[in-house]
Amino acid sequence: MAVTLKDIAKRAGVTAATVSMVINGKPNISEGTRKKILKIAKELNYYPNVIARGLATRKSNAIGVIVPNLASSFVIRILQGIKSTNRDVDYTVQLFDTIGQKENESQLFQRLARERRIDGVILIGALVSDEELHIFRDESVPCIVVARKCDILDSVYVDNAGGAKEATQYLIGKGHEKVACVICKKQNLPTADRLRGYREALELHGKPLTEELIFEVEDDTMAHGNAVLNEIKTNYPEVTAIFVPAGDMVAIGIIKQAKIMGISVPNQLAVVGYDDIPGAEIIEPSLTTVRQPKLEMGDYAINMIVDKLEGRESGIKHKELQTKFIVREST
Amino acid sequence: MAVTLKDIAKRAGVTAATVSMVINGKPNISEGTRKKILKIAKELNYYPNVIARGLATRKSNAIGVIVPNLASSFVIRILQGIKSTNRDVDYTVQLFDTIGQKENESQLFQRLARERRIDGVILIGALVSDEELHIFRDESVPCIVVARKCDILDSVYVDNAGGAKEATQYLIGKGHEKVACVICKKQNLPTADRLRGYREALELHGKPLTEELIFEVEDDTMAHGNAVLNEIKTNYPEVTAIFVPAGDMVAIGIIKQAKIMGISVPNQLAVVGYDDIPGAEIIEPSLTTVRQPKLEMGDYAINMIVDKLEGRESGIKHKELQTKFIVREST
DNA sequence: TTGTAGGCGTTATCAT
DNA sequence: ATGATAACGCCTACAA
Repeated sequence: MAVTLKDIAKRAGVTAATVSMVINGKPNISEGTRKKILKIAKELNYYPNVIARGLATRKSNAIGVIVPNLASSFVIRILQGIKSTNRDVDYTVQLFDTIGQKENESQLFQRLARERRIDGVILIGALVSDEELHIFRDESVPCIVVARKCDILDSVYVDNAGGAKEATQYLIGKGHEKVACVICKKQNLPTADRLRGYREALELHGKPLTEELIFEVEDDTMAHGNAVLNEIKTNYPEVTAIFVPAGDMVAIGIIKQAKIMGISVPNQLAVVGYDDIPGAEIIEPSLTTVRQPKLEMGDYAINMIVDKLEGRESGIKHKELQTKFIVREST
Repeated sequence: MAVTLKDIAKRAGVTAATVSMVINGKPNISEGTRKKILKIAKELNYYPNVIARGLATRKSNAIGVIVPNLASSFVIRILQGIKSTNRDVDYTVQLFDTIGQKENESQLFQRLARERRIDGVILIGALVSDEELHIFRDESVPCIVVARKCDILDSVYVDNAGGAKEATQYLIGKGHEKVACVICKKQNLPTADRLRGYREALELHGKPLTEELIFEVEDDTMAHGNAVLNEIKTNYPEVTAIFVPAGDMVAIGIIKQAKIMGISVPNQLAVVGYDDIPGAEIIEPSLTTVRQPKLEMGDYAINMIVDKLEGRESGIKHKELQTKFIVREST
């Protein structure tokens, strides 16, 4: 049987209340009993039952991390950031994903908000509507939204427009007249921001945006990259640079396809990706790309949520992080 | 304030006990009250307080997943397997990592075993000694060890010796006389198994193992791959094939370095990796490798632990999964 | 400084 | 079929 406060109390000849106070480091305990109790606790190898404690304090000391998809390296990196910072923190991380679930997102949010299983949540993902997020505000569950600006909840995100702008300007600066842009349908919000940055950069250089040079792919995969380069080159052979906010895997697919088509990268075609995944260094030529500060986002998120939970109003409501433009061989 | 059983009870003119029984689908409730209570519960948007329930039932309905390192794609894939199967299951996943923690592994295990926070644990990682695992048996916390055979606890793992043997035989079958082997110091147990498979394959073909052809690297990184090829080629230029149980990143590093050194892969040098990471398809030539069934391991692990927790003694104590040899361009 | 008593929201065992 | 009542293990006033 597990050892409880009572067991210690009995041995020490005191009451469970006293033991509780000692365990929790409360003041006004005589040095004698404190030491005695601590000693016995150690002997008995006592650990508090966190469930019982949670019921009494109405705090679970757990935070829920909701991710859209564990298969995404982007998400994983953020999770890493959360966990590694979380080391200094006494909150347990519970993992939930919203893909292919039997319950939909709203139901999950609802449940998490009401079951009292967690004290707060970190929500990764751009694919959730403000409306669905309302539940956390309504139930006053502390929440940090990651990777997307959010009007009704605190959030930490990257300056996607800025990142895209920098990349595009770089390409234009290299003398490219026709810079195509490949976006991904799936991610709605960041795509819009990146597209905006692309447009701004063009306009800055007196080049109006040409709708025809914007291509859409279904998903961030190599295969889609292969296909889209075909499409681009057959229809617009004059394109000499491609900016790929859709993601690095698409960019890698483009580079591979270029080789097959006998197009030399970067000489005849410059390619810039988005994300900086591990593969960006593997492909040859290695991929110039817009790196997102994923670890940092996770780090901010966990710190922000903990601050909230501990009542430290860090004051930070929104944190915008900057991307970093990584120049490699593909440009 | 959160709505509780009592609130429903009051409204329905019954006792909390009755409501509890209805919520939990217990028998012997009149259809009338059942319906009434369910209706009220829905109106009030009632969700049970899982903490209170946990205290009463002495079950948290959570399982802890202990990972060595979230940065490892190997670990992540297993985690994915766990989570995706977990969808059909009413257990919450709590994530713990054992790297760079303020408490060491034994302390973590101890705490998890005694805090009653989780009902069972899935432990990923080959780097833990049997001794440290004893705590779970001693405290009778259901536990599944993943990616390593374990004598004192149930486990699911891959046939590393078999995978290595197949890979080595393949190389020998291709006519390679001198097959070097690059292992990684860090992972102890699987390394030994893979090395055994390598040796068995050699002996099967009447080639005794040459200690000099076994090379060690510190870590599974490209840089170590670069370095080790240098080492191999300067000391043993007669080597025409390298089997790299150390991992795909090392193998990729070797391929890259080969290009720099003007060695053609696979013509002058065949390379076989281990793991099948995403980058294996990106590198050119793409990497022949030994794929581990990571998702499957996660899948088995979660099923096994749930079976245990539900009292279904699935009978499975140990599950050995087979690797799959993936032939690509590097051989 | 310590003990007493009540409560946190459920479940479970009796009665009725 | 339902109601009392007592756990579950801990925390927190308040009293002593």
